[in-house]
Amino acid sequence: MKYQEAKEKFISTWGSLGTLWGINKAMAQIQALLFISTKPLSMEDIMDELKISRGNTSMNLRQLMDWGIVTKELIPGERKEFFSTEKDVQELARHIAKERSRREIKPVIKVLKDISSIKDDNTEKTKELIKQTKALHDLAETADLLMNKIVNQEPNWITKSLFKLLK
Amino acid sequence: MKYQEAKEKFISTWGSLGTLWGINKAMAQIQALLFISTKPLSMEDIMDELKISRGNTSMNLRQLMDWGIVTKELIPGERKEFFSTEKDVQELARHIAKERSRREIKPVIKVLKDISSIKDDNTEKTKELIKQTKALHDLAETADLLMNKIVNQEPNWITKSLFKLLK
DNA sequence: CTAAACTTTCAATAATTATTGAAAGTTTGT
DNA sequence: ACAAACTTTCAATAATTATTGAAAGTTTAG
Repeated sequence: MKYQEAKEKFISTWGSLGTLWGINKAMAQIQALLFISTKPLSMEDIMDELKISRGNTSMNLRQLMDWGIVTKELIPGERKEFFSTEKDVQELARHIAKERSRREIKPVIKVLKDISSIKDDNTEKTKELIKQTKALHDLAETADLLMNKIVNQEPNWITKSLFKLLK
Repeated sequence: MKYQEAKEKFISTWGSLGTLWGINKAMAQIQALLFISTKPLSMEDIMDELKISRGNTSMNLRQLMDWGIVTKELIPGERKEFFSTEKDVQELARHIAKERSRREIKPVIKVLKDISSIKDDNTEKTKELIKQTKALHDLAETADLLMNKIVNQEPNWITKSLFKLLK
């Protein structure tokens, strides 16, 4: 496997993985491209490499910036904007984990809490609904806490966590 | 909030969360419905509750069975088939985590390994590709191991893990 | 201030993914 | 063996989601 082939494989694999986990393909691929680039890239660069439109590139770069994993680099003497992604894989994972927790998990935990707090009218089905949503709520809360804990012990959080669990 | 409203909210929230994480809405909703049901449900029951077609129900039930979180219950004296889901929230999470690891994470780890093993031709870009995909590979491998570790210390794995990390 | 260089927005369109429904397939009771 | 009861399959269709591209917007150099 030569460089170009390997690069294309990486970008497309990353795109597919993204799709599988609910992340838009272009967004994942832009991030992948920046991740292996040796220098910040302009919108033109990204459009050319990935063969996607200007609009698509612009919108997805914005989303990546909203997620906090891509930043605009202003290069002296250059009119256009350049972009780069967090290069440290652990920082990257931290950002993503924290954002998904904040945007997606926390709100669901809130809903589960509300649902599991409905008045118990002593019918079997109400009891079951309360019991099961409460169990889900508790699990989600613990898992979320656990994840944030793992992700917050920098640096090398992940290896540290693994060792702790192996003890 | 009354029972019916709470139930509908639960099912729709679960469906949306599924969508966000790359799981088809009907599949998530069927699982949600079974999860709070006091007894196994037939295909008719599910179709009526969720207002989805027979074909859709059949296909998604099959997928849920492939994932190992829904089982067919043969009720004596009944011709039709009934379905129920794993009711223990922790078992449920274990199944899902293990399946996603097996189907989605492990294959990507393999690809990352291949890519990071290309011959180093000493150009800067090749060095960067190798370095970054190797870092991603190592992270993914450790994270996957960590997750399987957490999920394998039953029962009450999740609380146990949390305590270990808090120490 | 103006025009060139660049970015963003968004309605239109394309691509993908989910859903339907009816025909084909299967199982079971008699 | 037959037919009723039930499930699966899959081509057609609908719904959703992603992408384009051109017009509008913004910034900067002169």
